Amino acid sequence: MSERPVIFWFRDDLRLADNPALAAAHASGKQLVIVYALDEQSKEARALGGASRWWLDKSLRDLSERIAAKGGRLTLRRGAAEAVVAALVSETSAITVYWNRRYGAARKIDERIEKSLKAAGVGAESFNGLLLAEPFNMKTASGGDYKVFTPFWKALQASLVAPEAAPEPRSLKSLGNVRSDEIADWRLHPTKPDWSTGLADEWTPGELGARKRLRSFLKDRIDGYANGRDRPDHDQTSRLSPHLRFGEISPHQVLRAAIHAQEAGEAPARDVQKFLSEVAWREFSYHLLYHDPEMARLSWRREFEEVDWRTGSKSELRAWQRGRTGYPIIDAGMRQLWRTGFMHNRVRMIAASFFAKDLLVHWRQGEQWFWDTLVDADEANNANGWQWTAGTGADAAPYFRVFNPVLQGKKFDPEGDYVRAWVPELGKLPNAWIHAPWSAPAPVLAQAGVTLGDTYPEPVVDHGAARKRALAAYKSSRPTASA
DNA sequence: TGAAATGTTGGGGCG
DNA sequence: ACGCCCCAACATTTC
Repeated sequence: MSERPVIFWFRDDLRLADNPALAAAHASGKQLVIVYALDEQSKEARALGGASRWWLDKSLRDLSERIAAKGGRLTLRRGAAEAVVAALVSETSAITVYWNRRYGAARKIDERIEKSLKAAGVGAESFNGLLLAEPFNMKTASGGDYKVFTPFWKALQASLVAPEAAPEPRSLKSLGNVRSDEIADWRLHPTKPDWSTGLADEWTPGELGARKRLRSFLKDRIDGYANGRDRPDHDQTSRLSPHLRFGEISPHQVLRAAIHAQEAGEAPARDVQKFLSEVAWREFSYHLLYHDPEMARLSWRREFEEVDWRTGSKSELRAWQRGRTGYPIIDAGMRQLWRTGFMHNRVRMIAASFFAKDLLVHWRQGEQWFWDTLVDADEANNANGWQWTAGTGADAAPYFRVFNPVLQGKKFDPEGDYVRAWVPELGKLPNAWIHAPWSAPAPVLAQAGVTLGDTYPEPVVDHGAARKRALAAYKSSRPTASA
């Protein structure tokens, strides 16, 4: 009779390297039950969007192969996490369950599981595998929670220790005869239609794809990042976000590699520091989410729930979703999203501002669309990004800051390359009008083969008028404004 | 990690 | 030469 095994439970940490909970489970010397649970039942678990399901499918298949190559086996189970873990403990007589901690609404699930495990005399060991600094360890001098990014970032930098990477197990010995679902049965990959070809062209989900992306970023694209990151017509962002989202790479791995590149003189300090501050925005988002688990649904500053948000007409919402607003920079971004599961960060801000301000529809509906379509949809980052732009979040843009899609386009896509890449019907329009086709003289439009309202839409709203409408609506929601 | 409205300044045209 | 006006350029304020 073999001794009792331990369970390692994969969640948003789909990697073998620098995985503290996995390393600890492995170090126990016991046989492993390595499980991923697809939880579509727990009330705290938000259903994955389509793009995320596609990514998860690829990442799990890759992970499963990597585990098999080390002699182990990945067990797949579907159901409420609490029930899955309880069943596995019962089936295998496991003595301990290991996992890396979560910080959003799902941590309630983990608390329940930990409690019931301990009540049953089973060990529950949790670790930090997702963040540079866990929210409960970050307090201001006066003992409060950070609400402003810059002091948060300073405190984070002061406290940063890049611990040695948790060792990747050389081999994995799994307990035999543990039933597993077939991943194909989970139907994570889209069918009828399969819209994922644009995603497959763009991405390599999995731990090795993540490391490759990090390496190539630090080698080829970080030089000039501090300014270049704002240019959607350049490809200078790291594109690590989906890999971080699924934990295929850890923020510590990113931190160590970036610092190493800086110290080796391979990357300018200014660019490295700017990049790390973006990683820190992810940390800040988790910090905020931890202290407000409803952040994905309710304005962090609750008074903005009182804004007289419009419902938005079906055609208006559809125009935004599918990139037919008549504002080229927004349409380019929304089409990039639809096709590749990604949108350049600068354009996310412009498109989100247009949704929450110009269309004046509650930001949560825009957040939901991004949730469904982004491969990097992350409960903390997505909510915080939307709330930042909508002006409802912590340390957010002030409500009266309204992006002008024409000016933003001219400033950050001056040659119109980004627009032409995603809105080919405007391809022949000269630079002077590429961001505002409606202002082009009729002969110019004719020459470019553009017929407004036919080959390319008229603007769904007039930005000047929409801006005024938004300012009035936001202003009237502020408690101080009515006095 | 804005933009628009409003205010100020100063050069140049012109009577 | 002088004052007046115009208006671009820049600065400040407001949303």
